[in-house]
Amino acid sequence: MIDASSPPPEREPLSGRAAEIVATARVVLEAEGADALTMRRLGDELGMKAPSLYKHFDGKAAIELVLVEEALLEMGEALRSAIDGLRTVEAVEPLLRAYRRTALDHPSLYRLATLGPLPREGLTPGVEDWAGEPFLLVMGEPHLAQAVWSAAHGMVSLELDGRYPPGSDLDRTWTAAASAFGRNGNVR
Amino acid sequence: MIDASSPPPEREPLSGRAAEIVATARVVLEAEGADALTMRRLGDELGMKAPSLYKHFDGKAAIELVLVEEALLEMGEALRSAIDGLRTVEAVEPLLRAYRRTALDHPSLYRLATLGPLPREGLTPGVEDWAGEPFLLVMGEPHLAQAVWSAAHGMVSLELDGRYPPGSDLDRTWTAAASAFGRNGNVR
DNA sequence: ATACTGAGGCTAACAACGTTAGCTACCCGA
DNA sequence: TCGGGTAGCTAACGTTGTTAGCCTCAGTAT
Repeated sequence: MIDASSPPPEREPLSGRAAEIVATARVVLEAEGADALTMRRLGDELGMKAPSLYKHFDGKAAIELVLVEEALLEMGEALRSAIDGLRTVEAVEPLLRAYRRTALDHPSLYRLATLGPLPREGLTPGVEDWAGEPFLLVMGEPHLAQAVWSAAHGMVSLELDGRYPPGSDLDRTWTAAASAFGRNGNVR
Repeated sequence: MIDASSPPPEREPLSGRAAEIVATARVVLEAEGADALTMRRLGDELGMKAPSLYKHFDGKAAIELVLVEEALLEMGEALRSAIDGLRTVEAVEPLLRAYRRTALDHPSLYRLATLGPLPREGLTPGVEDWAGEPFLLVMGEPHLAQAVWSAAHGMVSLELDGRYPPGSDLDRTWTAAASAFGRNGNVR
């Protein structure tokens, strides 16, 4: 029985205007994609000019960093609720299913959070590990957990980019991955 | 016994100056990364001004497209030579090993070729399939092949972005993936 | 009351990016 | 000799993130 109830690390809360900025950034990002998320556009949306944003954040990267944290926390949350209480053997498929659904639900946010290097120095300590822990809980062994995580990330990335040959049945691809890893999880 | 000897699709050759441009683009890309590959920089390197590049290519994307084709062909080549003559069961690990080595050998080129949507309309017909075919040859079934390819792509992407926790033993991660998929390859 | 100080907005501007328009020199075939 | 294409150039446009410097207003200390 998997106990996935460990609480997420606490982020220090943002003051009012900063929180508005991040919320707006997320809306723009999700609604119109990464290209639409510019400082000027963000300013427009908030009724201010782009340079004023720098009174609240050091730059665009700092705003995006908060969104990355949100994405990591929500992913961790989703994965946990998908596997909590299950036996490890039967948890692989729900884990992968939840990963895919969460990513496809917020595609641009997922890309933002997973593309390019993670700015670990700015991140709230522990969020990265906390978000990835479900893979370890299910697979029982770090390298296998990383392999499964990588496969999930690879499949999502390729799907989001429309990289699979047109007409591919992705459900079956995910099933193939799940059953390949499923047989090997938690071997002692 | 895998017969991986099918010939690559032929690209129509580039005229002299165009070939120089692409070659230079590749050098700059690999030596200094994607950010360094700008039209002005490319012009400098070739002793001309950025707008003159438009006499040879429609734009930056057109130059990159040729590089993408090169990357796909070289990947297909590497994968083929890694698995040719092997029995399918024992080919999974060499396949993955070759994938990783090729990608890490030309990291920026790999990223260029795999990031974002594939501009299929501009691509020489057949290169995409040809590059991916080794996965099908080894795994025997399309969805399993796609799963393995996805896992390889995911692991490479995360490695290139420094996304694995510091100190991770990636060799073991790849081995874990190989053995998970190895047991299931070519089941009828 | 007066002065100071910080927060939070503004405009103007910079450098770099991809790209376009328009001009010019050259070579080659009719 | 006369076009016409090829391949270069400069100037410029519209974006992008970002910085510098100014202004206004609230709150507080003197």
